[in-house]
Amino acid sequence: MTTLSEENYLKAIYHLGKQDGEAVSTNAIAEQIDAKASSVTDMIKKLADKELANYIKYQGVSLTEEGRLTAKAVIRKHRLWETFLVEKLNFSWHEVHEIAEQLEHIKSEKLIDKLDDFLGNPTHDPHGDPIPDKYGNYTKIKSKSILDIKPGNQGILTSVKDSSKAFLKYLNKNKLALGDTIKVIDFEPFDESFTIETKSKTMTISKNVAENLYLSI
Amino acid sequence: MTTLSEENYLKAIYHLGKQDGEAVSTNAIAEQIDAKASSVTDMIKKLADKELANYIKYQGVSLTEEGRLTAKAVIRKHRLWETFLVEKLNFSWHEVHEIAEQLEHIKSEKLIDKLDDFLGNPTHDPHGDPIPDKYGNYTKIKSKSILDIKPGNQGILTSVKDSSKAFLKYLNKNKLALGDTIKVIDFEPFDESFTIETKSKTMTISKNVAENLYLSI
DNA sequence: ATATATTTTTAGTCTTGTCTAAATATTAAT
DNA sequence: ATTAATATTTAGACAAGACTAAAAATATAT
Ligand SMILES: [Mn+2]
Ligand SMILES: [Mn+2]
Ligand SMILES: [Mn+2]
Ligand SMILES: [Mn+2]
Repeated sequence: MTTLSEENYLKAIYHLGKQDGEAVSTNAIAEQIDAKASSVTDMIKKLADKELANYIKYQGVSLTEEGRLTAKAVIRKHRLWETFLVEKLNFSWHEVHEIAEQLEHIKSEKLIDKLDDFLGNPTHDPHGDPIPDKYGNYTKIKSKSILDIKPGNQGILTSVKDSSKAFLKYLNKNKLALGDTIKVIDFEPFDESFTIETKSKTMTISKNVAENLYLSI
Repeated sequence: MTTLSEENYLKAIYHLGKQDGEAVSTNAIAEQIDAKASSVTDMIKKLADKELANYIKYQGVSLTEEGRLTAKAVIRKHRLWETFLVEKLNFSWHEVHEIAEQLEHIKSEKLIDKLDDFLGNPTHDPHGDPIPDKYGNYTKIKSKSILDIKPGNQGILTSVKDSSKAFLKYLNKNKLALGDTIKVIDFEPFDESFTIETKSKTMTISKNVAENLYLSI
């Protein structure tokens, strides 16, 4: 059985290792978790002892198959709860992450499977991120950042890379939501900004915004 | 902010003190929480430091107004989550307590208020226990144990005193559920058993069962 | 009233998860 | 190839929450 803290580390390593087994540095984890590097070293050792992680001193850490499965189980819970909060309790997408950070650690297989059914077995959470099924499998919608889309092309906003409260509130303010059709009108090389067009209006977005919006073509 | 452990102690003291401010013994709490008396003494001191409890050495502990409010907030969460699990996720009433023991510690006022609305502001949980509102107020349905009901009288099963899994499963097996009309047919002084009649059948129940079934007349 | 039993508290230890400061390895720069 | 900078690990400490064993207080029984 994993502790809350262990689960948070597994999640961090999973995300930083880009889902496959890439080795992750102590400092990267420390920043993600908001802890000191020394604390990370301690925890990595514990995870390695439990055979959830592969660890060689000074060479970073990666997840074992079991570690990866556990990480995905936590992510599944996180995203199902976020979906519940938005779909059933009418939270806005920028409010749910912190609450899901708590709910993701509730231990009950049956609960999460029943929740999954109750929600209609959703495949993606309110931020467009894929929800692993109970075996850890998921398929990510093929999409690319506006940064990589040439003017003249359009697509549907399917996910946001940055799910921070600040960014989501920016999108709310500017009436941009998942599912919207967005057409890339122009690219300005000077500041790398983009002009985009939605059903309701035309607007300019910074590079910073553009790189966090993912469209499926 | 209270910790998970503090919340469990507050709840225990609240229940043992019979809701009003009655002083509770160290040993009673130890048994309820399943911890050693020495651990209880330690925690009581912490609660007293935080002004959640009144504590005089060797004379037991009682809750302050703030402690009582916090306890009721946790109980509110517990019972709302239990209601959610039964009403929305189709759990049986004997499965929900353990999961609610975890969920009751999730911290978000907004979450619990939205959950309350989503459930239609229920006044009682799946075991017939009252759900405090957000100010800690609740009204208990007036009811009495079958032990105190004379043969010939009947009432509606509104709550169970013992919410243990074993007892609830016994009731399931014998097709007794909240809302059922139960008539007391006979009392046998020898073993203090009762014969009761429901819509579907007549059966005999032990004293132990009778004292845990509460009917509203 | 005194002795005995029970309850409660204290003292000291342990585990988990964190931290700071110091030591060691690795990487980058001259 | 050294030296300097950066990253990582170790050593030692601390807080929370639990435990065991022993001491002290209270309650019970003669
Ligand atoms: Mn978390
Ligand atoms: Mn999400
Ligand atoms: Mn609890
Ligand atoms: Mn209940």
